[in-house]
Amino acid sequence: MSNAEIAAALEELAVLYQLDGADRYRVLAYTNSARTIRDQGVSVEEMAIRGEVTALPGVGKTLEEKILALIETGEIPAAAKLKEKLPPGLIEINRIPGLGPKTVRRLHDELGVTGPDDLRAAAEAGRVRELKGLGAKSEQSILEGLDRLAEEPSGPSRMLLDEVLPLAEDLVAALREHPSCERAEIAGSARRMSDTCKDIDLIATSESPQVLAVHIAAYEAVASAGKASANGVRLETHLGVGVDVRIVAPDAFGNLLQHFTGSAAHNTLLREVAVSEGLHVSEHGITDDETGQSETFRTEEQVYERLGYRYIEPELRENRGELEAARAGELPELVERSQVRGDLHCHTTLSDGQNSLKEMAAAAEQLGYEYLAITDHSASHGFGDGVPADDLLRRVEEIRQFNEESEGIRLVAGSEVNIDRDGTLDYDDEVLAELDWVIASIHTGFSKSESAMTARMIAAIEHPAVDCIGHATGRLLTRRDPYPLNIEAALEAAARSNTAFEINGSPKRRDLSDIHARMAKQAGVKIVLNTDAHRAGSFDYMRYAVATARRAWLGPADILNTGPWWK
DNA sequence: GCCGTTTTCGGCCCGACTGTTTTCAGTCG
Repeated sequence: MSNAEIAAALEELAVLYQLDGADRYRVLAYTNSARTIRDQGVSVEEMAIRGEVTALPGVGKTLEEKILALIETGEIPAAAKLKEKLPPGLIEINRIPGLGPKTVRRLHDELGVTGPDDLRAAAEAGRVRELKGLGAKSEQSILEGLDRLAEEPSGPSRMLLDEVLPLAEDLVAALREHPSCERAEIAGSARRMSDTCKDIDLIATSESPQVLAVHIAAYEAVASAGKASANGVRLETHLGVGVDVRIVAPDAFGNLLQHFTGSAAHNTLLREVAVSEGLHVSEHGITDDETGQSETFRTEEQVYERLGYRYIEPELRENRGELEAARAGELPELVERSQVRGDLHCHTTLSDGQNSLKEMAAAAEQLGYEYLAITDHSASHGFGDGVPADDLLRRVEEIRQFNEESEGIRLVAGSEVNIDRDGTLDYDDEVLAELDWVIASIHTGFSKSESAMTARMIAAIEHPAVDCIGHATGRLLTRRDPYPLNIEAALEAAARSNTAFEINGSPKRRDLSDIHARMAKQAGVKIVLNTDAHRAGSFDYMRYAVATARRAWLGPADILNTGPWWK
């Protein structure tokens, strides 16, 4: 059972408890533990079987028992019991914005609602407004929520970072161009460079906040806007992305930026620790219990300093030990994009790329790179894009020729070689011996068992010709789950045989993930930051590879292509 | 339900907005 499945079961139980009217801290305990479990790079199932799951923060005896029952029987007895009492349709209508557990429970108890269909009937018959505290507006918004639920049964999907970042940057520029805007920045998950975003958070400072809110609400990308107030405004863009704009006075910019950059888990722990030290933190300032005085700060550095921390880079703010490290002065030096000296994974028209060898080389040189590996797909790639061994060897010659004639960038002759179902590679060893750089990747047979996939991966890792493993888990963000793989065993093999792993910077992949890349560092495996560019413009994906590396606490010393070409 | 240099009980982060009421509960981020 995967960590995601265990986490989903605990989240479901949290919702059921909430609908049942349980103490909110009990509910919080389940949602927090679900997040912790989802964040683990290693199998929580195996931890639980070994009796080690209570070592995770927020997981105690009771949760251990429930997790073990889930693993053994496929369900948690407490959840099964609650489901008998509470119709499953209630969980569904709880997802309607504005309908929380308390209201859902009353709709059930007082109107006999069991799911979306009865709720629609009740709302259309005007019976919802008969409930105390609900009126015509609530009834209308419930009907609208039901329509959206019917359109998107699984809820609004998260968007890839590269889908929201350009929009966020446009909106920040639009804020900055207004004369009343003093400062504006991207906050939220986009600033933390998360894999995906639910919406965009922007913050700004202004002496006339309401004027600025009205200005941004009229921007061309905005489809509709809520009420523009002195605190900001909520926008919906034509791309369907929600945007929260928050505005404060200039002297509290640091507090606001810190607050809205998050993550929720980072801020919660930050505030809890502060309370234990007599300080209360909010977006408006830091209040001292003793004096009752509130302080505001213009920069985030000052906010963290006041609370006793070194400055924490946004990419680290996920409650993964960064606060403790910042107290102890043990935060890592993080890699920066300017330190990357070459890209070691790209495709040309020889396989499925859109630009020629020379075009790719020119684009990489333009970026200031010292070297670029050309790694077209191998013989059995399929889609008519495979490269037979003879074509590859001619390409190697072409690259040698290029390097002799070129004063600038050095091209590295490589290939992205398929790992077949049995763990063998699809070029002969003599062909591979002609190459300077071999990436091995899995592109087929994703549905095998974990042990089979792991054995296959380790066979490739141990192949003497292989330098690096490409997009190791095969995940496609928001579209395809990673195939089953024992990443710990793979990393251990890689450390032994001195094989690198890439962080694939394609915003669809970000693979290794931040969590796995951090495990790789701890296992002593070297990382390569790559783009897997299929056209020259995609070399910019390096920003996402760098972002994942930073989220994994990696510094330049952990990454091979921050140095000169070494082979 | 978890947790502990206030440790086995009694706490557990903070504020804005909405819709409904005239002071607030529920929801959300």
